[in-house]
Amino acid sequence: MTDVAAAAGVSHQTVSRVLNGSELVRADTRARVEAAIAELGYRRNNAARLLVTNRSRRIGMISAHLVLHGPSMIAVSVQDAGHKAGYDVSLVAVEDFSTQSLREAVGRLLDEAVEAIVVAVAHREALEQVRSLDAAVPIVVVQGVSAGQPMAVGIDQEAGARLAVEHLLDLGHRHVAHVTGPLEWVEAGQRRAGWQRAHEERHVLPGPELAGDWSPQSGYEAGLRIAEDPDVTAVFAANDGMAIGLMYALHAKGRDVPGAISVVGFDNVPEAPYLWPALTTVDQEFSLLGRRAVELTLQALAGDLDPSTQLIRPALVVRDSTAVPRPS
Amino acid sequence: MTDVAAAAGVSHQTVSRVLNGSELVRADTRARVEAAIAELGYRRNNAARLLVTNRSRRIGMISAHLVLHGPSMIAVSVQDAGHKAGYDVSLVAVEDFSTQSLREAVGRLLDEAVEAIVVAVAHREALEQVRSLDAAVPIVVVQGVSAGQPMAVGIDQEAGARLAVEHLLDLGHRHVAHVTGPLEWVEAGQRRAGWQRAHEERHVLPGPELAGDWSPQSGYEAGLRIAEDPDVTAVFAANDGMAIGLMYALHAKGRDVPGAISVVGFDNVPEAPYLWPALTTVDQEFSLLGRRAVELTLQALAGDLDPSTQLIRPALVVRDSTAVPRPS
DNA sequence: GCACAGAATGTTAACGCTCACAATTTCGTT
DNA sequence: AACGAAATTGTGAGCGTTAACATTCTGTGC
Repeated sequence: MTDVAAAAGVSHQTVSRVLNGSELVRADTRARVEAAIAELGYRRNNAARLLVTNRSRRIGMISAHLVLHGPSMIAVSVQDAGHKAGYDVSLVAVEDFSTQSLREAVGRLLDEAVEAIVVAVAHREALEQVRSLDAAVPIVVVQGVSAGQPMAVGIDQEAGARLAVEHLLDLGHRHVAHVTGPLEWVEAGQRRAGWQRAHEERHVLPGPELAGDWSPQSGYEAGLRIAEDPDVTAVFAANDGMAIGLMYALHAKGRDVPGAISVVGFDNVPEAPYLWPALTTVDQEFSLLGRRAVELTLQALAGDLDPSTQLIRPALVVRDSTAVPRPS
Repeated sequence: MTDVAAAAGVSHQTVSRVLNGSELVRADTRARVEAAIAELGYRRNNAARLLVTNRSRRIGMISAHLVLHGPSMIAVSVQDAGHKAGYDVSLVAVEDFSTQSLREAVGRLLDEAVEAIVVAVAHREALEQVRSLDAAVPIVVVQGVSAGQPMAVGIDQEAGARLAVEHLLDLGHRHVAHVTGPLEWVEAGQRRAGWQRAHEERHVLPGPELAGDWSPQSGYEAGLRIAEDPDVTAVFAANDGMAIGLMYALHAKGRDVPGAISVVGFDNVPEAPYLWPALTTVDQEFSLLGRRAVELTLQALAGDLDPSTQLIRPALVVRDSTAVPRPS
């Protein structure tokens, strides 16, 4: 900076003013300084700047399971929205949810001087943990959100599940079986709750519940069992991956989809429309979620700790994997 | 730090020594300092540290198309490997490949004081651009790599494609059609080259070539056209997403897979084994790629600008979407 | 009991920037 | 031409660390 100042024949402070877009610099001085900057290929040293301003313009994000569709979409969209708002986003992926590794993740972010932390980890306890670490920076939650939670934006999982189940019941199915996600995930619990609630409301008993873990493999295993139960005519899988495994098992067992059994997934992965049959599923608007999360973060940074939870309503996309039940 | 020093009754320099694991601190002083640190919940200020050491322990990564399987896997694995090596990884996603936005991405990373940049952008020109920006830090390339390129690790796309095509020819197909990726992607070009080469080697003419853009949609469109050509008995799609769209179109047109037409994809997405039919595809070891990339980066940082390119050989995974051609 | 080496600790000066304030221009008024 | 206010520019300190060097202990051999 001193070099630039010398080259432009001004003081370092004037260079600083130019860099920060201050109004109180005469146009020609500004031009001279800018020329010097370009000439010398000068870049401001952010460490020094951060040291004195104490504002990093960086927000941190804790994610997990980035191989899964949902988490990765969220990560990308938050990152994107953050950049657009002029913030850098540091992502740290955790592999397990021990206090240990969560503490480490938060620590790493704090070391990077993040101004806020976006937590995109859907594990029930993990959320508590991070909250309890209480990191002197605002924390915004974007996964595993339920109504009434402070500083949180989420997609209404329960509503999505109800959409799926109601669609099936409307078609005339007596009840709907459910392949759950791993129930430590808040999302999995919420989708399961929506499935139950939808049945309750119509005063019918839900179909069988099978435990899955999001993987196509687990959907496949659930499918093998469902194929043997002639009573099941409709299944709601908690994500598209499991729905895919499920449909595979049903095919393999000669149970036609949707002829014999209807299937609904959750996520609307890009290949969903091109599965055979094209998968009816629930679509979540992740990009909106990311934007909202960043908005909320910015609000928090501005001191407005808005306690209201925002829930984004997902939408059902009806394709060819669901149909009226075959009269038996 | 001064506070900690005061609390422990030592000088700030001793605190600094403890923090940096210096040997020249007596065990009991160290303990006292550590107690004070814990007590006060002190964290070292990295900006100040960076300011004086000039070592950020951060590497940058430029990615694009994070929604696609390959790029996102690479991003995750580099990030992961970087963390394991004690580096933070800053990811910036670019949306287009204009000099403008590439320059901005590099600029953003440089502003974060990254010590090296990993470029995971498979656009032909983009690579040139970034290289020509010549950023005073080592640059490692992990996508769109071909033999003989300096500072690069990649997966041998051409070899993967040949594996796929040879498998089909071995089964007895006269030739193989190809749905390409967008040819601005180096990968797409390389897979196409492998497809051509495999035919050349057996002295047969390749089947028709159709242009795709990685999306299932484009695979679907290609599939509709292929379904009308009775001469095509085998197709190599440049990624699994297009293979999925392709198979959908073939189904829709009543062309059985693999009975009438065999299909091979590329990527081995998690749902590949559960498609109907389970998809024969090419598996790339992304986690290894990430590790190698970080190793290479570390080497470069150590001043060893190894000019040799490392190419990782992918593997063919044979499932149920390929079979011997039906005698006509 | 003393000199001395080596271990342990302390002191001071950067690093490159912004902030608060001081000094100098500039320009409109009279 | 001189005054003063506003606009522009400059000065010095300090952000929290580490590096380099200075100082003070500690224990050993005689």
